[in-house]
Amino acid sequence: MSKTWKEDVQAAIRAGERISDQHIVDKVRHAVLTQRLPPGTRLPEVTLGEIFGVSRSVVRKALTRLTANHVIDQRPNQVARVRSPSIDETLETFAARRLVEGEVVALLAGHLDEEQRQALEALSRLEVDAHQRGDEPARIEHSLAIHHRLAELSPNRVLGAMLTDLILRTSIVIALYKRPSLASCFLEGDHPRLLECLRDAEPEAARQVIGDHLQALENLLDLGPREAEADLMAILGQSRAMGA
Amino acid sequence: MSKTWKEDVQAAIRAGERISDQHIVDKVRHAVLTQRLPPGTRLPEVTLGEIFGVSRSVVRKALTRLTANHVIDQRPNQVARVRSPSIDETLETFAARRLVEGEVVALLAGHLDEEQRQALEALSRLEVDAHQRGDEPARIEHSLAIHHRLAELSPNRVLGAMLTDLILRTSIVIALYKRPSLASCFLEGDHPRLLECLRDAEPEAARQVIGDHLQALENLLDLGPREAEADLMAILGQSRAMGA
DNA sequence: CGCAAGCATAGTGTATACAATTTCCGAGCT
DNA sequence: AGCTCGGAAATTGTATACACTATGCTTGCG
Repeated sequence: MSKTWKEDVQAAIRAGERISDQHIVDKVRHAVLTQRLPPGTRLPEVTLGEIFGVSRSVVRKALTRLTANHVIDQRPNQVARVRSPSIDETLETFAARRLVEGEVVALLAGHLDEEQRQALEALSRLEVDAHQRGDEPARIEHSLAIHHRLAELSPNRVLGAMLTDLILRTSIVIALYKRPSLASCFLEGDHPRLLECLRDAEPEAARQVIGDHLQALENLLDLGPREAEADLMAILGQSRAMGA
Repeated sequence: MSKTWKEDVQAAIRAGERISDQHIVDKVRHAVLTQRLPPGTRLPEVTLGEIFGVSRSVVRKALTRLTANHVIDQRPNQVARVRSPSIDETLETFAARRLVEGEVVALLAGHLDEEQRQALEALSRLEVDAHQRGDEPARIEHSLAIHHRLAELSPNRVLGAMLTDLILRTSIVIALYKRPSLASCFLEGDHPRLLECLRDAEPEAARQVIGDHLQALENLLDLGPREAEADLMAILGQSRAMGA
């Protein structure tokens, strides 16, 4: 079961695709997003090189960029691993995204042309359709596409780029901490409501809607118990400088 | 005049410092900040390698990271150059920083312990001192240190990291677009006022003060005329695909 | 049976060689 | 003079070799 994504990639190579560090970054990012590369997965340079048919030089560049993108963890002399953000970081990432995405949609309200608005509404309809026919992966894909598009459309491109990053990071932690019980984290009507605010040029309403949307998403996660880790630290960490 | 920073670096190497990509990143970043490496400066890999006494492998990693940090521009098969953000991007960077730094100080208001507060006030006094004795470089250094410290102290470390990035980027464009006429862009009393708000636990006042501070800073820049570039494009660019 | 030391394996860090590409300059033509 | 067409120099892209570090397993001892 763990070999499938490798086969995908190698098929693409056989098909004659140009391979560069950008492709590796994209593939790994997407595989992480879709949970085909779960957090903690080892990413040895030679292995990646064999998979993509390139040498370690190219892989190394890709890994460096993935590290900058907060997708993987790279520590000296150790294998790169898919990042697994802590619960604290998850909360902070969501808070940051609420701030940034709220500002972006506020800036966007009333500043979309007809074509852009209709493209967004089409995506929203695709999302609803996918949900109604129970195709959760497709629904997630379309939902992500909406937010991603908002980031692209941001009049402030600096904020837009930051939002792109935050969308990726929140997606990763959603996949990580999603309650197994919950089949879907589809929040009925949120996206259509947002698009209404954008159409009607109501920046503060748009900010509110996206804020509530993200808060609701966060509330669907299983972020309760800190588990043993923190307790161990509290119990055993009486004197700080004893080990080394 | 262009050799001085190289000598600095080589002296450091002779002194036995460990060189790694992190050191190169730091050195280049600092040199860009202090305008010893003005925007547009070429950064060939072999040259940097000779300067720092390492091979291109290490330099390349550093350059990749600097690209991710928006400090340099790297385009395929071309020499890396110090980035020179456009006026539009400058405006957008400032807007992004107002948003993020405003949130950070709002979160920080009333949540600083005595030690942290006094450290910030000490920095603020150093800034005033430097200004009064006319030492502008030192004043900038201390001012930067205050903002940088705020980013470090941010309870939300995701926002803190984003703020660190934005401080660097705004500093670069300040250096780029500073009106030559203005000797100093010291905004009397802004920092002490901010620290008061933090001490008195007034988040919204703190957000307001930092927002005004950054707006005032932005207003000191020379961002008016778009110069000939845009005009040339408008006048000569009648048909897009003629050159190549 | 548990445990620690040591060796084999796996993996990263760095330097270097060679290929491919761009850039710059000069010669030659109009 | 101006313009274009080489061609050499400079520079990046990629692969590979070797050294160093970490990891894991096995062996030997208590």
